[in-house]
Amino acid sequence: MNLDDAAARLEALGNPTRLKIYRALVRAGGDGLSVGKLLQKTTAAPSTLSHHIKALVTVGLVKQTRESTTLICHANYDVMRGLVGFLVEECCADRCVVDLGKKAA
Amino acid sequence: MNLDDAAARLEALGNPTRLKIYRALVRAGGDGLSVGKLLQKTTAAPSTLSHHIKALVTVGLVKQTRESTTLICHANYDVMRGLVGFLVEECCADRCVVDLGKKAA
DNA sequence: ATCATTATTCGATAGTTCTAGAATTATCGT
DNA sequence: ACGATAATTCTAGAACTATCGAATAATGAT
Repeated sequence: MNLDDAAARLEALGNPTRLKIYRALVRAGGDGLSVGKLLQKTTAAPSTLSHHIKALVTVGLVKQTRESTTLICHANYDVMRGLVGFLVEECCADRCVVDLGKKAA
Repeated sequence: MNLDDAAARLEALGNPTRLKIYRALVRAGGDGLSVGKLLQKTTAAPSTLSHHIKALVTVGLVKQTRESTTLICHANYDVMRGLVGFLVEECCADRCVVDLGKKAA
């Protein structure tokens, strides 16, 4: 992943509403969540939510599949893995090997 | 790290200029880089650079130490480690264990 | 065909961010 | 004290982002 793509993805996640959306999709697991279900989880207007989802889809962090009238959103783990990989490899200098068993600052 | 702090830090890194600044500081290692040295590495005006550095300092990703008239900037690895930890723990659902030996998407 | 449901797009507004020049502050050396 | 160097703050304009209501599109059910 190049720096500009990484920055675009970090920017997409760098908004509390969108970060919550993304986290909800991760927590939903493989089934994902429809836009309607996501709407129930926020206080945002439909148009606002759509706007934020689009931002996540544009940078590849979220994929969508249609199920007749409802759109299902899925977290794209490959892209997230790539992003975390970028941060660890380019921005940690071997000082950020994350110990999953320990809470960090 | 809570979600709002994580979002603020992701937003800080979500700008190509700031991401380059941060990466330069990581690559500089323990000695860090002065604001003047950072200025040489960008095409931005001094006031613009200062603005971006301040954004990184505000969210804790960068620390500064004064050396008489020059300010030395250092990457704050603890915060980056915390941020990567947040992404892995909250936004990966155990699907993003990064293999450092393999390049990701 | 018509209606209901699901979601997006459009249009407008308020607020924020990026950028840079000019002025300012702070520290040092002489 | 003065001048030089290092960096920030101030000010302002242009561009972008977030938000929402209203209108639109797309699909499915009756």
